[in-house]
Amino acid sequence: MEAGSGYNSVPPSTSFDKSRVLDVKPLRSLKPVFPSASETPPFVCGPPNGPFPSGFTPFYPFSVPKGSPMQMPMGPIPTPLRAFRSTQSPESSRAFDGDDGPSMEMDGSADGYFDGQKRGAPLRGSSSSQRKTPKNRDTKSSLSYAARKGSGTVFVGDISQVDRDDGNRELVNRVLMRFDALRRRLSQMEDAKELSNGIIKRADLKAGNLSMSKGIRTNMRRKIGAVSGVEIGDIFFFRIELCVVGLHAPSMSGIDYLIVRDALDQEPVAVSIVSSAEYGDVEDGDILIYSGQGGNFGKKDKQATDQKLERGNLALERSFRRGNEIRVVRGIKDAVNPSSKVYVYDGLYKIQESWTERKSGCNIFKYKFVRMPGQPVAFAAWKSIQKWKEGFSSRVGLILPDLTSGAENIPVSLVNDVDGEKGPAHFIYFPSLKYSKSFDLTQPSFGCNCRNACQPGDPDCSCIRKNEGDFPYTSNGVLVGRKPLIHECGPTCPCFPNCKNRVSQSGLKAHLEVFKTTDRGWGLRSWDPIRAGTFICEYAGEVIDKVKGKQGGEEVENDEYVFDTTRVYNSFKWNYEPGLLEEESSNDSEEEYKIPSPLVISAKNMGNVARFMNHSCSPNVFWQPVLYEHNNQSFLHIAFFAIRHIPPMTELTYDYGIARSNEAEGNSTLNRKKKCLCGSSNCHGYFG
DNA sequence: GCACGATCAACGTC
DNA sequence: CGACGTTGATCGTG
Repeated sequence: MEAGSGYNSVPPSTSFDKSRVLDVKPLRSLKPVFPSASETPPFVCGPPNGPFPSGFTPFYPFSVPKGSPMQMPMGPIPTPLRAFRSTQSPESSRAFDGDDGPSMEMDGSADGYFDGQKRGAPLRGSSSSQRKTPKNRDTKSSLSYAARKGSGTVFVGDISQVDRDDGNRELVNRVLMRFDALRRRLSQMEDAKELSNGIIKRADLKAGNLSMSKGIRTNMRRKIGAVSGVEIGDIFFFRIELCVVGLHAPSMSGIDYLIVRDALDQEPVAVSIVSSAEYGDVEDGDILIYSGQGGNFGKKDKQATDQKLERGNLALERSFRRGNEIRVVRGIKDAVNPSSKVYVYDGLYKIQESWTERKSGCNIFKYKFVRMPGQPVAFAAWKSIQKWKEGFSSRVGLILPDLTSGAENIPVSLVNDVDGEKGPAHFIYFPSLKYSKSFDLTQPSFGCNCRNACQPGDPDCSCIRKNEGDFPYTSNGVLVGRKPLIHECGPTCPCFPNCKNRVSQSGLKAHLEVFKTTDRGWGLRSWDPIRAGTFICEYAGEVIDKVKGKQGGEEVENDEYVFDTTRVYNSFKWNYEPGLLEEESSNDSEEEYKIPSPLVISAKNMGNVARFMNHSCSPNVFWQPVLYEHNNQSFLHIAFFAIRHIPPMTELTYDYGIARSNEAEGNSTLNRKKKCLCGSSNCHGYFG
């Protein structure tokens, strides 16, 4: 290991005056540099000679030739990949995401397209899973599940049989959240080797098995075409996740099919495929050349044979003849975590050609898949992002390649492709907390004695003991569960800077961009996919002293860039359900989390990317107090983690909460609150 | 109904 | 980092 490799190092102390370096020049000052904006939609203000390399030294693009915006031969307009809503069921519309701002134009055509498909779908599948389905269902009663009454993100109560058969957006998200909470807990137990009866390898399969057997699943009714509640652009990190939401049933096989019975005949028809470029599948935009299954290709001690026209291969052949739609999931190597794979649902395709080729002297089947028109971009957007990163093309509307001026270990782009505004108001980029004077937390500060890296399950590590014996993160740095407080190792711990218990100190993990929204000012989103539980950033800024809060009260109230732990937040459930594992009953209730100590942070004058995150009543990010000591005192930090998997270019949002004074005074101060534009179905209408 | 086998997995380890 | 071995789940088939 490279000790002290910059990547995972502890953030600079406040005494090291990096802030001078980090002083982002007033972004407003960019305004005179550019020609005054016209109303015309996005034009490029990237550098004249293409994009910046990744290690690029930040400067302002003064040399942009006026009046000659570069027109990029770009493919898709970058829109949130989640923006698409399927219309299979009325519940599915925007149940979760309030992050589909600038892509409304997609919805209309897509809706029409799928409505047509729905009506036109001629085939009825049959499978064993349908046998248990009662024929007459009381849809009225069973469609209203407990969660709908409460706040949308709560996942209490079981999933009814009807909901298991056919999903919707909210259900799909709920199933995925419960699955992943379980998987993270199993990973944690495996890391600590604390499970007595056998080791849990493959926590994903174990969690998948539990989910499936306990009925935490949906879309069991298998069908041709779109799956209710799964939207184009949705991402997954395990094959088994495709199973629990009913997108693709086989846990390993790449071809899913069902048997369609006509009057006398029956034949297999393909419903979905999973492609992985490593298997020689040719992937290019809306075309996919897919290889058949079987033949023992790529297997070591097996002789390659001709592929046979049976099972999946036969199903694909029949689907080619029938011309039915097939769901396509693209497996992509994860750039952030190269050992794992990301699966992107890329919508519906049809097979246009089928032929055989010779490989190693044997026949293999090939199928040419063509994407149905009118669907929002998904995989194609990934390819665009890849080109931005590699420097082959420039992000449309790029204003700055790195607005942090190098303060973060990964650049943060500043982008506006909706209007002429050249940047947010002036602020100083500072990646952590700044205390005006020393703050006391009652906890004495002491570190652990671990030498290299703290080991999960080590009873001697005091940092782990402070976390009630559980290592808070899995081995790949994903947060296992919410807690009132998470204790990370600090500067005086002798363990290495890349100790796994320093997740929130190790800087940004994903390439983020600050972008102009259509109606909510500036927002934050990511070029990289983010898996649930991933640390995104902390809330940086100046810590406001509560004592002088009275005099500074007015100031804070008018400060739009303030984070305040004492606000009222919607409770939500994110952790695993202890009942699913045969453990001692846990009294860990996420409902009543107490804030360990009040913390108010203002990012008005200085702050990091977190100050750009907008509010949503159905957020995809939550905050979590984290403690680590510093200069022999314990300091509280606010770390943001992903609630669920977040596809690239989806806006990151969290719950701003409601100020207590507002709450107490009731309606009289409603006008002090801000009208909420999150657009989610359970939007409260206002916040602040 | 039950067991079995084929299958474009995900890890850890070497 | 890539090949290999281990563990492993699902659904259709027999």
